[in-house]
Amino acid sequence: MQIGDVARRAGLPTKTVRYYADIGLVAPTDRTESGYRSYDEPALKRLVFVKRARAFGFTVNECRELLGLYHDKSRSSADVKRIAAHRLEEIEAKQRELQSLHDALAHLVENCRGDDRPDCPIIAHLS
Amino acid sequence: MQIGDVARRAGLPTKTVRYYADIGLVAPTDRTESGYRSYDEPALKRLVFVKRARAFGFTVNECRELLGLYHDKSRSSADVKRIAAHRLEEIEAKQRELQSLHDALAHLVENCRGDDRPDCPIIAHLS
DNA sequence: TATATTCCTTCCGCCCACTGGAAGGTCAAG
DNA sequence: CTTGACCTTCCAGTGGGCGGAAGGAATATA
Repeated sequence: MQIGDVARRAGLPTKTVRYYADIGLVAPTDRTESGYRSYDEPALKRLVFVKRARAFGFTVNECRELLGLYHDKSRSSADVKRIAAHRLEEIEAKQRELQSLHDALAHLVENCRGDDRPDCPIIAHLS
Repeated sequence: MQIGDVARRAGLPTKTVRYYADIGLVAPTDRTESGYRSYDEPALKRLVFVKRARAFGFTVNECRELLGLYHDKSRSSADVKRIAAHRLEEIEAKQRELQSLHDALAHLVENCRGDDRPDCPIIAHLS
């Protein structure tokens, strides 16, 4: 497969696949004589793996670690769990942050009349 | 006040205050002969305003709009409310996204034994 | 007065994970 | 033989700053 095919099949932009090759995250299997990147099925699977991991919000470096574990047949599930649990904590922290932001802002928005007069609790709160 | 004073009083890094000056968000009141930025009380208030707006996650450009409304004595609270409601929707969208991410990942983490054996539902899900 | 310290200035590059675009090479079909 | 769809590399930009270097300015101390 050349880059366009593998990108389509993985559901990623070609630019992204090329970027992953550049940073050494998912290397192409080979290069043609004319320099075209070529990918085989396992490489496609790695791209799909990375796409799913990114969708969970794992950083590129975490994806690198996870890919390592993915290929390590003697891995410990504890190592995978540690990385995932860390990401889960980050998500939960972000959720708490957004919740308090939401509560405060929703309260202000509710109390703003939203008419053509200037007085506004939102501006008052920011001032 | 010179930049260090105003930054301390606003609770912002000097670098950030300088950056806000560069992008024309909060201009210094004046410059000394030797080129030092100088800020008066209203400028300090603008910095504090921006700091609070940024804490709500408003973008720098939204802060620009909000600052405009802040100074516009004939503003309509409807304009402020529109911007804030938009931000609120973004927050809610992000919350929904994080919630589904959280549910999926939490489920996987719960079902991962986290021992020294290789089989792992997290890896399985990504594969 | 000399020096040391602390502040300030501008400028450059880096962060993350891409994305867009330009300039040019390659390959199959018509 | 040309067209068009691919591909290549390289450069620059996104948002919202942060870190550091080189050098000027103001002030405190010896």
